Amino acid sequence: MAYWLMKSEPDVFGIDDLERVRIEPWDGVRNYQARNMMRDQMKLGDLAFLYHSNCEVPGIVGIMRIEREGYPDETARDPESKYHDPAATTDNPRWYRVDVGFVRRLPRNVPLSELKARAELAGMPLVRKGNRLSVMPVTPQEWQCILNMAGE
DNA sequence: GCCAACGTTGGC
DNA sequence: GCCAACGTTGGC
Repeated sequence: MAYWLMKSEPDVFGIDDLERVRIEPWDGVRNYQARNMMRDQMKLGDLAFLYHSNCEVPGIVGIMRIEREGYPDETARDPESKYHDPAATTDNPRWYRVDVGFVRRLPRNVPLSELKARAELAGMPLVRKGNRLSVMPVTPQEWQCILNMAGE
C-alpha cells in the first residue's frame, strides 16, 4: 500500500465537504505529473493526506482513502465545466481522476510552517519553494512523522 | 492582492 | 526543438 498527499483549496473543497459527502471524484487535476500518478500508480486502499492550500493556514488536515483507481475525468469533455479541455476526446480522455473517501480528521492540523521546520520532511516536494504539484507520493517515514506531529 | 516560480503553448 | 510569452499556483 502506498501513501500520497493531495492538495485542495478549502474554499472550493475541504475536509468539511469531504466528511459530508464521504466519497468524492478528485477531478480537475490538469497537470501531467499529477495525472500520471493518479492514472498509473494510485491503488485501491492507498491512503492520502488532505492538504489545504491557498488559505489562511495551509497545512495537512485529514486522511483519505483511494476508493476507485484512475478513470477518465469527464469534466474535461464537459463544455459547461470550469475544467473543460477542448483537447480531450472520447478516444483520448487526456485527464484522469480517482475517487477518494473520507477516513478521518487528524487530532490537530499540521501547518506548512511546521512541516518546513522538520529535517525528516525536507525531501517532500510540498516544502520546496515554488513547487506546485498537487498530487505527490509520501514515504512511510514521512507519513509516520506527520502522524506523530498531528498527535496520533 | 502581490508576485515568484513554474508548466504549457505556440511561433519560428 | 528552442524559448518567449502567457496563465496558474499558492505562500505570504
